[in-house]
Amino acid sequence: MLPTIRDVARRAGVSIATVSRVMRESEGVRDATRLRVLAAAEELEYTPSQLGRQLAERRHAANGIVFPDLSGPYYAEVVLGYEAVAAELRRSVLILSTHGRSNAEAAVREMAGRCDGLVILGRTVSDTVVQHLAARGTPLVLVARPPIGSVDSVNAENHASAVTLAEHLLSEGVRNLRFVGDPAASPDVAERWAGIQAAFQRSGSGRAPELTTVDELDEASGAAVAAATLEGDDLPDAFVCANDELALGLLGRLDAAGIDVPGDVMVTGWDDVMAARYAGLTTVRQPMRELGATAARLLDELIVGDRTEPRHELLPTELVIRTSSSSTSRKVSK
Amino acid sequence: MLPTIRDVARRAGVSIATVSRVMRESEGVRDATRLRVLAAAEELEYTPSQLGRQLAERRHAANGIVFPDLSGPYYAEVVLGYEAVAAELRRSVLILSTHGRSNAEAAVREMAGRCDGLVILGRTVSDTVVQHLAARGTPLVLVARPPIGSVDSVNAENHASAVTLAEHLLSEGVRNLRFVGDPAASPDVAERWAGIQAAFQRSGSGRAPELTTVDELDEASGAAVAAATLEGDDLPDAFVCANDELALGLLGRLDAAGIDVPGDVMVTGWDDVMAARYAGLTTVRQPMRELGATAARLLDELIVGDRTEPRHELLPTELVIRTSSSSTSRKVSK
DNA sequence: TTGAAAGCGATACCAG
DNA sequence: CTGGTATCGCTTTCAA
Repeated sequence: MLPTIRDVARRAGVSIATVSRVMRESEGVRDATRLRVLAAAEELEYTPSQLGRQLAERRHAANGIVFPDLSGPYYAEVVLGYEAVAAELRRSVLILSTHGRSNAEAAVREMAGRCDGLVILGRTVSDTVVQHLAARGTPLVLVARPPIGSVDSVNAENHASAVTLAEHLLSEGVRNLRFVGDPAASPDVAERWAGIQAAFQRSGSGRAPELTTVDELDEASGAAVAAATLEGDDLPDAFVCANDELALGLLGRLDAAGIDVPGDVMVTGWDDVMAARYAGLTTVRQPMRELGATAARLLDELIVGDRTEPRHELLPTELVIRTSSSSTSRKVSK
Repeated sequence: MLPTIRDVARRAGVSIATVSRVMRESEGVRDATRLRVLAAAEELEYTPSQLGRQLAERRHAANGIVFPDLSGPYYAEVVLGYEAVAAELRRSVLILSTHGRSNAEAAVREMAGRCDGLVILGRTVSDTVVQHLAARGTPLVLVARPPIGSVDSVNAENHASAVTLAEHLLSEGVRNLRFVGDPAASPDVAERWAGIQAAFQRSGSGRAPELTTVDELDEASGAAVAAATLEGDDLPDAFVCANDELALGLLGRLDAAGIDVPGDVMVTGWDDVMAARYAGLTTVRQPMRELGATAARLLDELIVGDRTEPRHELLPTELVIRTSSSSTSRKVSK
């Protein structure tokens, strides 16, 4: 059994109140007493129980973060940015991946009971759950998901960069574009798709972009799309993928089939993950770490109570042009 | 204020003991009573406080995982594999990154006070801390770190795959090899370096491998090594890097300088991260997810108390030969 | 089947 | 300065 505050008190010949004062480094304890207590604590290797402390203080000193999956580089980076700031603010971090979990809602509720507040990434739980939590007074920050009610949110710019990307492709001679991804599955993807369409429409040139829906935004899906397209033999001028992993999968499959990129078809992604650089993939860079870090700061403000009116942050993105869509590489900030 | 067990009890006209029984779905409550309690809980939107529950049960139902950094793909994958299994076992997951934190030890101790057990990745904390925690009875599993005392451990095979890699390079005509990485900073790296040296020595051919030490195993360091080497104009036959990120950074810099890989020099990495495929990098694949998943299972056995004698798992790796070291790609299992 | 009451391990107020 | 004690929200005997 681990020693408790009572063991230390007995050993030091003081009351538990005094031990508590010493352990919390609060004022008003005579030096001699403090030393006796510290010595006793040392001898017993005493560490205050976080549980007892948390219950008495009615706070967890921990925040949660909910994400769909950590497998792609995207969420891992966001979580990392989050953790870094949370640690700075002296809060523990609980993580929860909802990927493929049927009982995600229950798990999130459970988690809410262990934290002072949580960050929710993307479409991991329903709006209903978010509203429930908010109504219960749980401090909440949404990331990569449009605001719900007056819940804080942090998002990366999507529409404008999609327009910029589309304009770049138009200027490269693309007239016939195919978007790959599922706008219904993610708000981010929906905005990107909308931006692409808007740009094409506005330009007046080119056909209306087509949409190819996929279930997962991973390499396998990208490869499958490439395979299906090759089968049908109806290559568009460009594939605009909802994220880099899709694009990389597509690229790999096209390459295997001997298709020339960007000669026969251009390919673009989204996120600018590490592999994109090595694949020469044109993409839109998102400040992934910053998304997490910003969310952590907003959440802390809510928990500490510094702020009551909601905030909605929109972080800038950057078009990174590489060889998959052009012969000359460059960057376009947005 | 959130409703407590007492509020529900009052509303349902029963004692808190009965409410507790109902909430824990324990036997021995008449159906009529159960329904009254559930109705009351529903109306008040009552959720049992995890804190109260945990204190009374003296368990956290949460595990921790400590890693240096989540930025590279390696640790992110391990954490993901860990989280997946932990969730299955109905345990929350606390994460802690020690990267660049001066007070890592304190943070780890703090974390230990919030969990029923801990997984420690790599060289994040000193042996002393590990032994302290173990002595205090904290269930512990070490990953990517050699066993300490009778603490459980999970590692990927390193030595044999390093030998296989070296033999592959020897067969490709490499006689003059340079290893890039810091054996002192990581047990894994030390084993790889040792395996490379052993293979060269045993073969009798080639010069003794050289060692180039770097501070961080990231792309920037790899690029720096390439730059320095180009400056000195003493290209070896092959660079064997301690991980893929180093190798990728090196590759990029060599490419920019117009050096032909594998013609002028071969390059290999370790881990098989996603970008390695797109860069055509020869590497050793590690079962990253499996490392985390295995650790989660071992830790659970310790916590539940199913097992007392320590276990040490060694997971297999696989050499993946790509264009950076050969004209023909293939895999060699190990 | 139900309730009263004793913890679990801390914090914090109120006296002295 | 220090100690006694109520309290935090729950679980778990022990009786009734």
